[in-house]
Amino acid sequence: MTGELEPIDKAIVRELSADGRRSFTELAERVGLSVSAVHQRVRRLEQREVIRGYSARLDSEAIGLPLTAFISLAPIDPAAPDDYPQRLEHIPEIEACYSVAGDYSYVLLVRVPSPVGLEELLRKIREAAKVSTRTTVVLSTPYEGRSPAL
Amino acid sequence: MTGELEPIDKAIVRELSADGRRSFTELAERVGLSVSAVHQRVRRLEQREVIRGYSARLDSEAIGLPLTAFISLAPIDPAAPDDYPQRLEHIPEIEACYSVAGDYSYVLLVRVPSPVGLEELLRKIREAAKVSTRTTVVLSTPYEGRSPAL
DNA sequence: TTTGAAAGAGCCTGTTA
DNA sequence: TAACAGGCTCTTTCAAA
Repeated sequence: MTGELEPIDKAIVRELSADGRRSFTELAERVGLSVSAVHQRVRRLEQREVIRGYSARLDSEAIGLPLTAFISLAPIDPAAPDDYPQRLEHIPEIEACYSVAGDYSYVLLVRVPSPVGLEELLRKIREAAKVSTRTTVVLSTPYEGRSPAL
Repeated sequence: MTGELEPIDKAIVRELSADGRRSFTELAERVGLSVSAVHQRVRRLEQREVIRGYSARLDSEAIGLPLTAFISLAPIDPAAPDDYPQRLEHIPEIEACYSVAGDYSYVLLVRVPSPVGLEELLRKIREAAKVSTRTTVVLSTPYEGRSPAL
């Protein structure tokens, strides 16, 4: 059940990835199908969770979160259960959590207002998950959230 | 010009981050303003590029890109000009490019169909940018693309 | 799975406060 | 800035092929 996407669905997904507010009328023109057919396909893609929702792309500086960082996590107690994502889920500064192969167990993508905010966040994370951390500060973001190849 | 966002604009941005297809009618109800006032504010947020666009959130497995990885880049020639993001921009497998502090200069977030796809991508990246790479494979993604704190 | 039609809901402009 | 009112577009459902 991986990567099985018809050409028309692919085109729809591509369009909605580039512009999530594209109207059904516009989509219909671009993929060469009637409005109601497109409508039905979009609904089906949403139900199948190929499309998991829609978001505004925000300028993190403009919304008061100019400092981005990657935080890598390593367990302190090797016997502790691996429920780190759940332990950290309530912390809103964490935008994403990846389980990774390598020296660390998880990588978090976080956004904070300032260096002090990062310091506080690291304390919160260590406390909540009992992990040691390694932080990589993002200096600038040439690009982000680009649409997939398809 | 950083983090200056009125409470109502904040609320609008929060709503559109959670659901980018929220209608103006719905937004108006939730932020307690008339439809046309909300409409005006959203347009202004778009013009100011606080809102930089809208996207469908896609299931990367379902669209045929089940393998995610972080690729860290270090220049090979220390005298070469630092134009790596531009050199890599044309590669569609690269979803994001971050300039970072630390042992490496950049971190890329990439998505590919398979391990072979990753191998080919690494070759392309090394060729295009003349960099050495360090790859961290993502095993699973507990969460991703969550709405910001605000 | 597609289409076309029809009703309702929502978008968006111009105007007024 | 915000509200209102209009004309118009888009969304959504239906019956039919």
